[in-house]
Amino acid sequence: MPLSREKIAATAIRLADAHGLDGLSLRKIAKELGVGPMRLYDYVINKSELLDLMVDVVYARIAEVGQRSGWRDTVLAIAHATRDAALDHEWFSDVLGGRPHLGPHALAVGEATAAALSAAPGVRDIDDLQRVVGALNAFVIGSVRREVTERRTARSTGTDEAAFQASLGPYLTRMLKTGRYPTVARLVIDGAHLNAEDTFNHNLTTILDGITRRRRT
Amino acid sequence: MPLSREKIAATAIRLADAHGLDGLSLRKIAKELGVGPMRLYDYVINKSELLDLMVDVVYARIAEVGQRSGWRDTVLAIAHATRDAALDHEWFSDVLGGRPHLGPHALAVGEATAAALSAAPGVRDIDDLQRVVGALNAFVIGSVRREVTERRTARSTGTDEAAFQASLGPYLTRMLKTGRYPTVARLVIDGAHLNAEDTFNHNLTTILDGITRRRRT
DNA sequence: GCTCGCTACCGTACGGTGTATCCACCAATA
DNA sequence: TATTGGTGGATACACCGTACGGTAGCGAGC
Repeated sequence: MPLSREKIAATAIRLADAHGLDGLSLRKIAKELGVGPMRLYDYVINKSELLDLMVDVVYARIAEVGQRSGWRDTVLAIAHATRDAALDHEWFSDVLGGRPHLGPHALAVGEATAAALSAAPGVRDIDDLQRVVGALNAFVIGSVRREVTERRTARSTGTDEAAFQASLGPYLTRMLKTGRYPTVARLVIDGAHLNAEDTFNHNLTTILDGITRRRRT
Repeated sequence: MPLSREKIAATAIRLADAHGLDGLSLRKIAKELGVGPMRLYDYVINKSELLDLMVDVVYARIAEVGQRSGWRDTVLAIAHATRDAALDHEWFSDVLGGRPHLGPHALAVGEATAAALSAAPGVRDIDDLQRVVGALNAFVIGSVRREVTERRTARSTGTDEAAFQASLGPYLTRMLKTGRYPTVARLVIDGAHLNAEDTFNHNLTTILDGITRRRRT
């Protein structure tokens, strides 16, 4: 069975899922495929292009959610699919917003979102649409990045209270005990129990309401 | 004049400003300081710690905006300062949201934002506060990343229409000409004239309105 | 005063990366 | 049969972060 861009991208994704983007190297991918490192350059021009390939594979999965009945349901579905994809492939959040996503599936997702939002109330001309798309994307990108980062640090420090206090504690608790960051302290101590998906959904709804509300003319 | 963490961080920032985060290496920093590469490890444990150091220097500049008269002005000032900082130090946007920002100045900025937002209407308990802080940060992170990415691709492709069509054109225009992405095509063709700062401010205001609006109880 | 041990600096070296280049082999054609 | 073209592989280069061993200076004890 010969090599192909698809197969290369698939194993690259598998490796990135397992060991992160830093742990991903062309040599490891090649070894996994039982092939010399240079063979990959017959199918891919760059490591960067390989990354673009991987990204677009993920976008393909996001695009699968397709179109819902109303503009709002469509936007919600895409946003949640993006979040789900990023939780399945944490490296995806590392490149979210960091490079232009121009693959065919990425464009399809962009088209679906923009088309849905152009039907929203309060979006009258293309300038409105550009702003609304920008705001929504910004929120989704930032949310997903934050969540993945939190999940990573939680995993590295251990999830239970004691381990957390032990790892970040020596520094962070000392900082918080200075009394200079009372609000942050309260957030860290009292605010860890919120469900991540609910929070995402809540904020998404709020922002969607905000940006599609008809404004004073 | 001996070495110091501050001096190392300062030259690292200068180099990162000039050549990006990928072009930043401990060896280059050391050479710039007229010193062997290993000398840096007397002041810094890791490259990662050095990055944290650089990040916190930028946060120090953001923290300088201090407190404004009202909660809203404070939040707006911090958000704009963050954007300004990221535009001055584009690498900053690469790490925004990608790692926990726990330096003293980062915490100070977080404290100022959280304290301000806790005084906003519609923020009743700490759960509200957590959600609101999360939403705002997500938007700022995502916006800034998007803007920096756009600026980079604009710089690399050249800003004028012809160069753009020539570099991204062969691929992107072909994609858009397929007619499968009509809304995206309209956005790309007609929507390039919006001022970035105005857009940021507009969306920021909208979102701030949305998340601090008193909701049905 | 002399030696000894310790500390602070330094260069070298290792394992890894992305990628350019060259080479050996093998099939098909003149 | 001789040649050529292409294909897969190995080697090589420049660079990276960082572990490690050595060395020179210097203060303390006999």
